[in-house]
Amino acid sequence: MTVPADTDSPPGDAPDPGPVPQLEIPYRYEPSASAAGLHRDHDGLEAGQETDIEVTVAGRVMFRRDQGKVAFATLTDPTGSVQLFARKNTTAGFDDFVRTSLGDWVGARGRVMKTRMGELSVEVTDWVLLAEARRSFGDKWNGVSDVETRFRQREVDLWANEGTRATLLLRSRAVSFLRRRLEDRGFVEVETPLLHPIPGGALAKPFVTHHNALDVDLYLRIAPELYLKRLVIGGFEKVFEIGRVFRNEGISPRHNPEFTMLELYQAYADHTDIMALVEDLVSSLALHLLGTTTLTYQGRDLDLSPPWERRTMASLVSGALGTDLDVHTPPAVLAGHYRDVTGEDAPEAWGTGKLLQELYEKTAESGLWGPVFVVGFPAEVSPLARRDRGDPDLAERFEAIVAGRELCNAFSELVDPDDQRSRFLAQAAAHAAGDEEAMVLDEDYLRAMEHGLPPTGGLGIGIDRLVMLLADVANIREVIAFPTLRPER
RNA sequence: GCGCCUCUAGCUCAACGGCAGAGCAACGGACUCUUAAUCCGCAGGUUUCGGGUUCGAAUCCCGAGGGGCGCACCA
Repeated sequence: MTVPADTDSPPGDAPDPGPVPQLEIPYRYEPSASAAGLHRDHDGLEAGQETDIEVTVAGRVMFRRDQGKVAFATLTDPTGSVQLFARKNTTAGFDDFVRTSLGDWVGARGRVMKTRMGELSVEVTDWVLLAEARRSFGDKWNGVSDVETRFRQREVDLWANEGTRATLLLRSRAVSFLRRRLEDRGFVEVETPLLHPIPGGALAKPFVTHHNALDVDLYLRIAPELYLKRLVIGGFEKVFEIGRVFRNEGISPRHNPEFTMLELYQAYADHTDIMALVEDLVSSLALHLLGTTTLTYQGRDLDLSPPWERRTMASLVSGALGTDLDVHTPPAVLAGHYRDVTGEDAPEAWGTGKLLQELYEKTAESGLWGPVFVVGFPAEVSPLARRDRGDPDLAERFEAIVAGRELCNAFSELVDPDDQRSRFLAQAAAHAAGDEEAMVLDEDYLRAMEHGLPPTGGLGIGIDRLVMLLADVANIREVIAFPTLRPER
């Protein structure tokens, strides 16, 4: 409903006090029925049939069709839409009813009926304005499609585009399901610090902030990993955390600076146990939310039913390059392939492990669709993972590639504090040499490890990407309510 | 960070070197069963911003800003 323009603005430089508060807006309203509930209970009515059932409904006016002394409005709530039917001689406030704006929130009371045309309706006896939409939110037919508006003013997008509501609801249900599934399996949800004195647990550039009272720089966490493993050391055998992590890196359709990670750790388990867990979590999630484990992502089929294929990194690289390579191949040979593939010389500091991984990422990874577990990661690029029981140059680590991109990262956790120290030192050397993403030595964590970390399997899953998969959307912003954007100026 | 594309009314879009338009929304009116209701009327713009070329610029050029996509980085 539009308020008449204030034509009596104060003279001179006195600031405009603005409109008088809308005292007539009620402080509460109690809907007795939802749109979906009304359809569920009354869709069986005959066209033209009236009932004595009085209900109250509330929501937003999305369409209005006036016809002189009778008017129809489409009222939308989170469950769907139901029609309001008002007539001049039976609806209190009819004249104001036909002046409501599209987007106004209203509460209406009336009896359930079906119009002659067979549309389930609430025949309004009285109604109340619950909020005024001073700004229109788009074309009633085309909605709002401007990408910038959609992500900057998500409240508009949510009302204008049903798909947005569906996607964010799907996300909520996915997180809820994963929580339940993990709790059913005996996992305990915990919370660990977001502010880290030393950024750790992943290879990424952190955001830096400052604590005034302590006068220390702190980092927004890039991963909860190390704290979660300290909880395992402290006796929590199965822990998980679902929370935000922050990485000070580029923004892209697949990257938001803050994103949600599920990490879990299970004592006495190794990476093969975690693989089975991933298969179960992801396939059961799809089954729960979509009713099937075979889905389509961006026009391409994807079958999430277990078991998923296993491939070693060495075999993938060998296949892509047409020659047998692995982590024991002389570095000069790997560097030669790197030059052939990229046209550039590999940095001197790279060992065979780093070279092999780079070759994998440059040649084989983009061709994978999955789901597939890539195993056989070099130990050199896996500073927190335990060495392979059969080959100390490899780590018992895997990534799941699903729909062509990395969905999770997991390993048998490194449990030897001496080995961990030497891995940290290697990372610290790389950091000192200019690799901003290399880890720094974390004495707190090493001290914790010296108290004894049992054999443990660990997992990190990017929730945003998982939801992208299920919602079949190509941009990570679709699954984040308020994605990071450059501020408007 | 680099490259390409893009920005016109509240929304969705035309006009692509020659008077800046339509539909929807808004505003006024008609209509007692509509479904994007219909009909009549009215209003709405520094064409993102700043320069330049031109008799003339929304249109061509340069720069800035926002956004998109790709690359780089990463999950």
